[in-house]
Amino acid sequence: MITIHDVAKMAGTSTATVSHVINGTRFVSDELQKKVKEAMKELNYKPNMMARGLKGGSMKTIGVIVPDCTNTFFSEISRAIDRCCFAKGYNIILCNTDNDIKQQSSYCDMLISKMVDGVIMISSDNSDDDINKLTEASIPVVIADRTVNHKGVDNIIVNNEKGGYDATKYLISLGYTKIACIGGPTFISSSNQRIEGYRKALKESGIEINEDYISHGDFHFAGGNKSVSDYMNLKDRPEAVFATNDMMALGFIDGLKSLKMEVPKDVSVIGFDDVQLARITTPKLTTIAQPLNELAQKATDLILNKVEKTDLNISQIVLDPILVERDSCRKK
Amino acid sequence: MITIHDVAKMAGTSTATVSHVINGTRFVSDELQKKVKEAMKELNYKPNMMARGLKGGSMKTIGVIVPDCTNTFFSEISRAIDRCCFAKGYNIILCNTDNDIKQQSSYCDMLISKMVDGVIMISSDNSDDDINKLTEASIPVVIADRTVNHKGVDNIIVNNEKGGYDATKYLISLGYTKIACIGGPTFISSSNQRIEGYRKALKESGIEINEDYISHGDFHFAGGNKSVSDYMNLKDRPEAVFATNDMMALGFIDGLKSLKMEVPKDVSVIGFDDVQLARITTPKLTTIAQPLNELAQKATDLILNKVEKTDLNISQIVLDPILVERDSCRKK
DNA sequence: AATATTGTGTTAAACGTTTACTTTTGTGTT
DNA sequence: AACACAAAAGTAAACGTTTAACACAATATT
Repeated sequence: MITIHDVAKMAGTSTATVSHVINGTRFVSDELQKKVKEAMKELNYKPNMMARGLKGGSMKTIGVIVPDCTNTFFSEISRAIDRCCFAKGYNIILCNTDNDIKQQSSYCDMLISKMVDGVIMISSDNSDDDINKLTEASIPVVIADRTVNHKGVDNIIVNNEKGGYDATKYLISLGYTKIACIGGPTFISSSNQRIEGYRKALKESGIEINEDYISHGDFHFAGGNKSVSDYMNLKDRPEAVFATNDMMALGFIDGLKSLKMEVPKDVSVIGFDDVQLARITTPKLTTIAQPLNELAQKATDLILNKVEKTDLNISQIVLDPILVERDSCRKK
Repeated sequence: MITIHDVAKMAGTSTATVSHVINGTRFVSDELQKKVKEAMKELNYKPNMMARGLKGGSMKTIGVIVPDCTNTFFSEISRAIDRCCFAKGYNIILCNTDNDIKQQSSYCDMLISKMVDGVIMISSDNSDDDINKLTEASIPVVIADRTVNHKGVDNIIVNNEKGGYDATKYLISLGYTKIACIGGPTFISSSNQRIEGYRKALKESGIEINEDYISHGDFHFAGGNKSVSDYMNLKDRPEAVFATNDMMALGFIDGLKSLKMEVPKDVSVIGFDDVQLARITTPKLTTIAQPLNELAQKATDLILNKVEKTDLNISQIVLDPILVERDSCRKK
């Protein structure tokens, strides 16, 4: 292994000077600079990040905690975060928690042990235990996509309530009044907020809220699929459905198909997320798009600002989602 | 930050003893063991992996290089690898190369700098430059999913040629003789091998190979979609299509739909990969399944065996893909 | 002319572990 | 009682960086 000592020796100078050349932390004469750079190239020297990190520097690594990167929504976020990090010389350690608090906590311990520079977290835990653990180890944290009970930490989410509201209003504008809502797991804040928006829109339009119309799935294709039977058994069956995420919307549509029901002819369905899949299936899914790239970009900016101490203020950013009209809804 | 010194002081012993307690590398009396463990708990001590790594130990981190984790196939592999690594106390650094050699090389440099314990690589480079870089830095490498021109390195792939052969034979068994093939980018070995299998099956069944039937897409939905127009313009239009991956198959089916062509009524389509999506779309896609979990599991085993030096032999594993019959093909 | 300042480099200590080497204590053998 | 040997634990050097403290000219200021 080639070390900074080897470079120093070859360039006929000290390790300090080599270090300063590498980091631009002090003036070094042109002549010496050249010698050092030549030696580095000649020896194919690569700084050892561990040593650098140990000495109080940075390993240039960001922890990214998601529930499951197999879910397109999260894979797209991870991808965008990696892109932003790579551009600034950072790598990401990807952690899949399966929405399991135990696993999430365990991953946090590992990230602390590895002294990552910062953590972007889509938390599966409503409590702030993990956040506290990280900040106590003086690792900056950015909470993305989901809210958590914690004040002192950067936070970037999309306005889920507005999204739910817009989705429902859209359905109402199409002429529907009997509108069902398929929520996600009750412990996921974003799902609950979307349902809030749904309620608000109905109330505002003077439509009475039928609690039977509100069900809860698992945020996966399977959950949407399963909820079809509940839906079919409903007394006064709704003609439009707001699913709080795309995967459930698609599962629901698929379940409908096997019962020979057609979307949007028999039921209008709107989703939430605008996952890549939404553009692919038949019918193409009308949905509320989350500004994914913006979310990832801003989350990365926030964390790197903290890491590099360029901006230590705490930001609470909320992004607005956007209605994307495709083929799964039509006028009543 | 709590260090091993703090623990030693609180337990009234030396750092050496604490280290031995942690790693089980030397006998320590029960009494002392207890004191040390209590001190660790009391102080909430977490070993600093950087220091450990610097001293010649391991950071317990594996680099995972994929073209793009947004592609379900790769996200499923990354997920499975993370699961296996986590179970053994390792984390993964995820790297997305976009099939770009430059980026891949750059990621490798970073991984070397960070002295990861090993690298699992789905390489976008047919040359072995990156592999050599890594092995010269004495980082073990496992090549997964795609082959690369390099002997001295672990390799785990699925039998792509057999997969292509099986897909084509299946179509033939359904009564088709005019069978098109949508290949992937020509620089991706797995695609070429699948096409080889296609050729072999035709030849074996005495069906003449029509080169016009073989086209090349980009391995994405869009590419499959685009290839529809070429297909429609074919003189003697095939009644069955083998797409060398699922995303192109789905794109192709979607393109067909907008021309009011039905699958499998008008055309039978078979894919390759068995991406989650394949079970979801209508029609559900008949495809050649890659044994993803097995691939990930074995790849992780291989790399960890090298890292922990339990098995230094070089393995060349080839897994057999499996035909999954669903709804996108039917008898002629 | 004596002193302060600036410009360029070097030396060596630190970061938190692991581990080869050393020390201390206890036990058994002559 | 003297010695050998084993068992248990401690000391300190090393890993590859960064950086505070220092050194030494050369120049500027009094």
